[in-house]
Amino acid sequence: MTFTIRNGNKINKQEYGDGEMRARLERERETRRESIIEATEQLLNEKTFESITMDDIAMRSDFAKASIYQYFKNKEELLIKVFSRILEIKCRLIKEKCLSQADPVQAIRNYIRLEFEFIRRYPWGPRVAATFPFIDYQEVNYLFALYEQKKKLIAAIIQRGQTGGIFVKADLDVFTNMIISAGVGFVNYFSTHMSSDLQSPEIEMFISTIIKGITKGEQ
Amino acid sequence: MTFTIRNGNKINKQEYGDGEMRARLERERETRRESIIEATEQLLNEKTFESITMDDIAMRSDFAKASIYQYFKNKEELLIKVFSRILEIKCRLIKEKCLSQADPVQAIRNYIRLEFEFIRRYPWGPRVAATFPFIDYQEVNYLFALYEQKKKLIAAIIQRGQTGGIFVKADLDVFTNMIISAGVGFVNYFSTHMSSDLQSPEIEMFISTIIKGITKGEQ
Amino acid sequence: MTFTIRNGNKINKQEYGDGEMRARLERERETRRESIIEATEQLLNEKTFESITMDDIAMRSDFAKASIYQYFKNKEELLIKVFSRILEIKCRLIKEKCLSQADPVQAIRNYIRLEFEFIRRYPWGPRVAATFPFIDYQEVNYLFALYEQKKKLIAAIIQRGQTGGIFVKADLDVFTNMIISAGVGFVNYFSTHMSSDLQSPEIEMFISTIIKGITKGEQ
Amino acid sequence: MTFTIRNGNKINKQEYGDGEMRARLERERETRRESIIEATEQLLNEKTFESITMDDIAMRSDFAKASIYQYFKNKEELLIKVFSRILEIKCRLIKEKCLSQADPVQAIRNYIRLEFEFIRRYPWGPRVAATFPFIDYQEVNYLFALYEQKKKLIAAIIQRGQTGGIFVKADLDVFTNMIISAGVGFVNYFSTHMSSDLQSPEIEMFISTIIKGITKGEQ
DNA sequence: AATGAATGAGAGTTCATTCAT
DNA sequence: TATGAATGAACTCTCATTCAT
Repeated sequence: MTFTIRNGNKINKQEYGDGEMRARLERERETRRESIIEATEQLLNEKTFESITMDDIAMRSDFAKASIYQYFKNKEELLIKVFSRILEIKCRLIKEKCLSQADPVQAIRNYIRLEFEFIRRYPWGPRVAATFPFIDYQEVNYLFALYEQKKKLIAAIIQRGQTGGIFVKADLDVFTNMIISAGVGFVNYFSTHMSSDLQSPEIEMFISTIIKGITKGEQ
Repeated sequence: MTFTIRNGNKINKQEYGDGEMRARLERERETRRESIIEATEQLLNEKTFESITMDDIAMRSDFAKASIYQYFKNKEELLIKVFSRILEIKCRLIKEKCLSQADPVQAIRNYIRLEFEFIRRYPWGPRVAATFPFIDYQEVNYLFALYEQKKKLIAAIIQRGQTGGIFVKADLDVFTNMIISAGVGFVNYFSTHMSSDLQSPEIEMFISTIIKGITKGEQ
Repeated sequence: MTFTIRNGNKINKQEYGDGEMRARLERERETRRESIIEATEQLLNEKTFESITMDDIAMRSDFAKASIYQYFKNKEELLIKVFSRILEIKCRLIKEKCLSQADPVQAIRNYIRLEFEFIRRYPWGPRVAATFPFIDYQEVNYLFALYEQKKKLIAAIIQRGQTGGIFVKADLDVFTNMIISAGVGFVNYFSTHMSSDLQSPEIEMFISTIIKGITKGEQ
Repeated sequence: MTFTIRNGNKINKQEYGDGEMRARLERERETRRESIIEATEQLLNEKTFESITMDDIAMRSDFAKASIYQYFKNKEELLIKVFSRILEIKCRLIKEKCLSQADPVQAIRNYIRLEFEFIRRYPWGPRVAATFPFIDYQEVNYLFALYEQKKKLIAAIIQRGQTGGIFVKADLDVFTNMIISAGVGFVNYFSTHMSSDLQSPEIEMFISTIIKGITKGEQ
């Protein structure tokens, strides 16, 4: 199974039947926000968030430095936006590719694979998340909400597996935390320290091990 | 099982028969180096290495800023020293606490627990590792050697388990990579995003899941 | 004979038919560059370039220290700009005031006087030239070219004097080097160690001595 | 004529018949002062005085940095000592090599040659003199006295030449200032900007020009 | 006397942010 | 809205000098 991660938000060009000035301006504004975010994402592939300067972002996004502040309150808010956009996409894809799966085993498989897709698309994710100054900004609440949403989606999958007698019995919350931590943790570490190749045999071995570990009886 | 991580390098007291000035000065100097390293470790609990200033370190270690430069060439050299000291300790402890175990299952359990002990002692480890400028410094070669050493130790444990018919068959290298990534990854992620409590039930569930996944037949 | 040294580069006012924003900004920018250069020149009257700090320059030019870096890459680049501007002016004036003279004796007189004018206007010239880190910057090539140009101008004067049977016979290159070294050297030393008064009798005595020394027969 | 500039002050080793502790200690102290001065002179061949650090001097002279302050009040005092030692030697040599000459023309020749010898031995002289902070230190008075002494020596030579009807008539002070400025100035400039080769034909041409310029009638 | 250690003061430079147009 | 310009605050690192032994 291979996903292609598409940007679900970006509005590039779209015809609108009705000439509503206000809406068009709004849309253009959003487009410019997006291009700044994209520039930032590019730069995050190259260096630390802390070491990226507003000049870098301005240069890459073809805006004047001062203009960036018309779209984002400050550097940190920009980072949060970058991050939450990715989480939104991730949540949507979990719904589409995993929750829709009738078979809980397959759903879990897909979920772990999905995390891999993301790490390939945004390899700087763990690095940036690791150093993110999560506490200081209120927009972060939205980010936390997205984390919770994701957790609920995984929990739903697991519950279905337990109800169906396929997964082992365990406190649902504990089970969910464990699966997410194991999945995301493995993916982060493996791709950072060993290989980001989606075909690496370690990945399949990890998935099998986890599946075997959480299913009742033999697979 | 609980480990207590001791500093394996620090020279606190040493007997010396004769008042050899030179040697005493040398030791005092080392003590001061240590206290700077310790101040840095403390600060790493609180913020990014990049965001820690030499003023911070000076303040915390009760030296004047300029004095730090008598002990470390620059900020990066200081970080490398901090980091490699920890890796040395980790390697030593793996040998002592895991490799010495006759039972492979227990050895693997101990290893994952050990990673937890470290994350509690040095919670900033993953964060710092994630942003470390690994390429630019030659001392880094030593770190890589330590990583390899660690891998060999884990491989030895796994091989014993396979030879003894306890662990599933799989390419040794793949198996080792998988175990390390799963273990370290889970530990990093769980303690960063969820809880660093050693008693969290998720930890036991993770360990059990992995053990069940890699052992033949029923547990 | 008295010269008034005018700044040949500075753009103070310029007519421009149409309100071209871009051009105006460009000009304003240049004006600000000039005022930083001028502040630096002032300070060079008071102390070594090495001992002048960016804070000094900022203070004197009424900019914030950080602003200076919008106009010059660093302290050295600023010095080079200061320096090459002066050399350009000097070359231009030699052409105007000396080469244009029909009488070689008068031309040489004027040249030595000209060096005096410069030393009065930029007394720090020799001092700065003496400590300038000439090797490290590529713009320095331009300076060397100017030095060569000046030498050619003086050589032309001397050759005319030799052809006309007025100056003694001697290798043209040797003669030129001697005249420049004697002239500039005397001027530098005398004004630094004794007096920078243009009316000092030593100056006339020096000029007479040199003229007598290089002319055939009696003057 | 070629001089060899010898260090006239340095006491290296000397046997003393009588065991006067005090005097020996004094001598040893002086020896150490000398070796610091010598280290500084070496370094001045390599870089600006301002850019030479006390660490450099300590390293080169094989003292601990703090020890230097036992011999010199501060960096500037050290420089003044370096300088005045050279001037002392110069004054002595003028006496020996020039003032002793019966022929005033030959004496002037020797003097200019002597300046060349010095510039070869201490090429950094003009550079350092150019940037020296002459005003702030009282030891500088001694330096000025030496300058005056030198001037008197040259004046004596010139006066003899005038009395003997060999040199042109002119105010003695003006004449002396002119000769010193022309001589030292030429030497400084020529050796800095063109060549420090003692055999360069420009040197002989300069000397001849000056001699011709200041002598009555034909040479 | 000699020196290892310590340091206040300051250097040049950078950068997120704001101002003025 | 867009942006060139301006800047305060902070950074790492250096150095002449002093202290304590």
